[in-house]
Amino acid sequence: MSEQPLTIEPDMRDGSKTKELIGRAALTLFVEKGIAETTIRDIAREAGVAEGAMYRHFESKDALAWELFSQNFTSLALDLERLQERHQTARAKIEAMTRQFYAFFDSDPVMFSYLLLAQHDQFKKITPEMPSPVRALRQVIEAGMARGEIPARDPNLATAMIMGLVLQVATFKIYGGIDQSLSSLSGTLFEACWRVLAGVGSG
Amino acid sequence: MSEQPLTIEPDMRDGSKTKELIGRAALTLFVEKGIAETTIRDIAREAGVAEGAMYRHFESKDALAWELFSQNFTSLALDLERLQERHQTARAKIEAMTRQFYAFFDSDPVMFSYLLLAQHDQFKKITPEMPSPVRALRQVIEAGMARGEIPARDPNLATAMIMGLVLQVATFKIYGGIDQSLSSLSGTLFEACWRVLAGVGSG
Amino acid sequence: MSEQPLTIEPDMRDGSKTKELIGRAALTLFVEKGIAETTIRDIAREAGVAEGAMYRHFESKDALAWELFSQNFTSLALDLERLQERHQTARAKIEAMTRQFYAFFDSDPVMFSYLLLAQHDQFKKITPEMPSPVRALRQVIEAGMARGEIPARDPNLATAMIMGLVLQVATFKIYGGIDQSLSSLSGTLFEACWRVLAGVGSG
Amino acid sequence: MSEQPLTIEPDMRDGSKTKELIGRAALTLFVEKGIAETTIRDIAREAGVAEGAMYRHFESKDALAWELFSQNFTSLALDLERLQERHQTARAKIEAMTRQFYAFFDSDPVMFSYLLLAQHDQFKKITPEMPSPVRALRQVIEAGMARGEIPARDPNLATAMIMGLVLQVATFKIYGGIDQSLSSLSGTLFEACWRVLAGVGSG
DNA sequence: CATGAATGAGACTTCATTCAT
DNA sequence: TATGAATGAAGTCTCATTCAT
Repeated sequence: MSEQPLTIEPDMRDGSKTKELIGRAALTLFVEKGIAETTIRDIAREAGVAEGAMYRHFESKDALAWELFSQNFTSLALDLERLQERHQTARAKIEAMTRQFYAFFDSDPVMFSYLLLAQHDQFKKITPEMPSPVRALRQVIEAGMARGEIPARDPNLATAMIMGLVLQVATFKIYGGIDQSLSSLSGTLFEACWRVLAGVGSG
Repeated sequence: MSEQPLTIEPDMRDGSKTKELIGRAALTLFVEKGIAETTIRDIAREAGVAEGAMYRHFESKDALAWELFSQNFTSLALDLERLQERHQTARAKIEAMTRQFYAFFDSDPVMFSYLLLAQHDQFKKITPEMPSPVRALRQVIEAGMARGEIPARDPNLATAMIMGLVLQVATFKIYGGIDQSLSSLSGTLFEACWRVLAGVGSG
Repeated sequence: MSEQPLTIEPDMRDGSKTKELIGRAALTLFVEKGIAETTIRDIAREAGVAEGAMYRHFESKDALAWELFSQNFTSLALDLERLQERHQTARAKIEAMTRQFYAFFDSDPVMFSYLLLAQHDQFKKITPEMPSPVRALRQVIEAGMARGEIPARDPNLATAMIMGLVLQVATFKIYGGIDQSLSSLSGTLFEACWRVLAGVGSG
Repeated sequence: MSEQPLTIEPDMRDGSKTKELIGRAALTLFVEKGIAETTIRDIAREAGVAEGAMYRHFESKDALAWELFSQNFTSLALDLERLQERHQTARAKIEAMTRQFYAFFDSDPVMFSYLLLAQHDQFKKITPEMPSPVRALRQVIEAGMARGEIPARDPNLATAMIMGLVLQVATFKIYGGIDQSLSSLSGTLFEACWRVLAGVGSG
């Protein structure tokens, strides 16, 4: 927070502010009603701008949805990748990643929901070149198996299970089944993850 | 198809072949492209019927999507409920449910995908009165905690973790990350679930 | 004219009739106001159908404009080509073509106007493979020069001049400067054309 | 540029360089893509100015298109009128006008194309009071008929034919069918014109 | 019951024009 | 004067739904 302008002009001829306004309005509505069910008019009204305003900042509604998704998806992935590099053991890496994941959720639940719920429209646009939280996790798990820290098994299966543990709790949080902040559950979740990874046989 | 008649085909108790055709066509396209992105014309073409034919069997596109969802969601929930009644311990109940869940997936992956991916449009229409797989699982877990078979903790959190383990593996299967049938992984998954449930402290 | 239906149903579930209705309405308005200035709503109102009706018969407004242009442009060219084959001398060919040209005008002045006035949108879409009235005329002129019937000169220039004579009179007719039917002027025009072609030197 | 200052540049008697830039940019794009297909943004980009700049110099896009058309249309008409006054016989007048016409074309083909191709948008705005090249020519022809220099016939028809000869060659030049400069063809064209006018009977 | 042309509301998008800076 | 973000009317097109056949 910096000093606030005394009056907020509705038409400030600025641009970047408007883009942010539109992006946040869209995000909120996309999560609330779904992308297809949200109209440009909805977004404009929510953002408090004219219907055509969006098109100065985004190519199209699809481009808006994709920019919202890809930028945050990528940035979360990069955060996780950078984070795990700062730790030695798989255990420490995964613990840190879990904590970071939930910190991200708590800091912007709406954005997290969007990443979580965005389905067809966005997931199929992900290219293999893009950084991905899933890949980050799998690499940590694979390295842990290589080092003997984690019993060897199908790394995809292990990754799926860990992702499931962590994400579904977030999903429950979104749908109202959980009251505490996810950050406060981070330790519990990590323990569960580690128990799944550590005690294994076949897979 | 296994020995158990999982309700996987669009319901056709009225004996209409056309209704079945339309339901299956819609299901396929909904999963492939999303509900909003699938048009009545798409469905008609896929089903090999005229554009107006759907309205003889379903009230509307929304009703079609909802019938597809609710009937199978409910029927899966009832299957799981009935199944757990046939077992005594929480451990046996959960093991059976996991097996059933994955058998359902293997017998009709498209329908399972639909239930899994249907988001805004369908999930918010679920009423508390409707049978639900999640509730079935939570009741089993709660009972297990009451009996001292499972260490006590927040049942919602425990339910979320178990659901996550099971569902995310199915999701990976859908998106191509896993080759084996889920039924063949059922044992492994159950072990992981039980490890998560059994070894606990706080929560 | 055949027997007329006693009542004209506005919604006759027929199709080809509607397509014709829309095409003629569009043609009229395109000539009257220009393509860009004519809206889909204008066309629908003029044709007496709903706004969306056009899209069952034409891909888009552009496709409608192009179909109207190309089909008639091509068919005029083919008429002229077939016609000239039935005559021996360049003189007879050109006389017949002029007469045919003006007969076409008189039989459907609106369509002729459309072909004449359609500019940017349509002319640049003409491919070299398409039959063309201009090319038909040029070939006749070139053959006439080859046979020594017409003094040799730049065939493009000669073609341009003949086209100009014939077309500009049609243009004047459209804009109201000429009262008689063009068919009745066909002989006069042919004489002028022949005078231009015959008495020459350099070019 | 020849010795005669044909008014070919967008008028800038107010001395504004920006106005000239905008006018020329608009002219180029109007000819290239058509008026309706050219946006203010296109013009601004081509002229290297801001989107709103046009409105300092022209009332609207329509006013810009009209100013471009009417000023040059009028000025061409006045040039032709003044020119014919300097000659005695119809023959000499028409020869001079033809030469002038093509000199105008060669000095600014883009502007000429604009005058030639501008259709609906501009032609219907021409008022009878405005000087017009067509009227100038018709008056010369009518006078020539009155003096017995040209055989009597429908002056409109004669005017149409002469206009056609001259204009269609210019059109071919624009569309790439003719290589030489039009000025170099002026003599040939005049001969053709005169042959059409002189050798006549009915009409 | 089936067909598929027609309907028409409403979505996305464009773009001429305005106006605070 | 110049700038260019913002406006909002209007245009093209889509598509769920209806209904004559």
